[in-house]
Amino acid sequence: MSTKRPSVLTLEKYLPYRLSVLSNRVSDMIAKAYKDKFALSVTEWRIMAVLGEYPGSSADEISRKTQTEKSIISRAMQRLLKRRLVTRQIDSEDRRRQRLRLTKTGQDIYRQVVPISYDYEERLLDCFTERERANFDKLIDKLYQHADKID
Amino acid sequence: MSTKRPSVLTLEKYLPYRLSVLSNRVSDMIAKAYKDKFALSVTEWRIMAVLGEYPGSSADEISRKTQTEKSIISRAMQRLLKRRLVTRQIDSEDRRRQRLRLTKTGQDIYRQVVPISYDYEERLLDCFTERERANFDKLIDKLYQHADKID
DNA sequence: CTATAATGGTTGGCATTGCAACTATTCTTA
DNA sequence: TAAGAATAGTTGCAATGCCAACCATTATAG
Repeated sequence: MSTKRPSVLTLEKYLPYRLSVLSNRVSDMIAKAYKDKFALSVTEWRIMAVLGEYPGSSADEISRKTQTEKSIISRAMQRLLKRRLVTRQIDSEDRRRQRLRLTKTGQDIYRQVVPISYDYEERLLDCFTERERANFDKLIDKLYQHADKID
Repeated sequence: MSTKRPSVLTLEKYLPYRLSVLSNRVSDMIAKAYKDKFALSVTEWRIMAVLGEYPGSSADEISRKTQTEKSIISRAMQRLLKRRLVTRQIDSEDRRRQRLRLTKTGQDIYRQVVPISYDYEERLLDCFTERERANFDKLIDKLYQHADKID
């Protein structure tokens, strides 16, 4: 096993860098679509996505599910509450916790955004064959798991 | 070709989301290493990486190579100049442009950071076989190219 | 040539982020 | 059951990012 270690680092060939640029590109593209049509930030949309799947989640659960700082969730949530896309109700079992739900309007928007999101994913992945797609998925997952364990 | 379109979106299965979380995880991990040892931000390090490979680049070239807003480059550059990791000299051919170079100290740090960066890349990728690694590389590139063309 | 456009780079303002401190409530345990 | 730890959520502050406006210089076109 030859351990070649160049003394120069070329960003374009450096995986973490490429991952970052790719991810930003993709996020920006999709974020723009949400923003233009529904005035939703990525965080706001992610919150709605969690609530669409798990109504009654707490902010903390959303924070963990979206891997997002709880302060960021808190502020994004305030915007969603102000726009009445989400309601909150204090959990009677544990009065620290709030149970959050999409309102009727929130659900309407949710139902509109979901197919748009899938469209983007589809358009993004249509450069892959089915095989490549499955492969990519698997590799991303593997890396995803692994990256957690490094520290 | 069955076009199944679920009416619910699960973030953990949504590729743009997973890409984003993975990328953040990786970036944060590496950023922390630069920051702790050399007090360099990601942007600052990227600038140095470009200058290590292409001494005499202009801020604009760096901006394009790193895919980073020029205002961000400008401010990060100011920090590097203040710390004397980089020098600038006005291009005599075109007096709008500045030719930027790593100083001796800048080169020292550069030479220390490069192997650390490769270590992280290595550690990240050691969950892959050689085959998977090459494959992942290819797929990322393909997607990278493709994502550009969508808009 | 001169007026206008384009380019390289900086700056100001505003929103977003990340961290830590803080409040309120619940859990633990002695 | 009282004291301290843990947890849910909010807020303040400093740092960062993003956009647009701006200055200086160079290129272009009439």
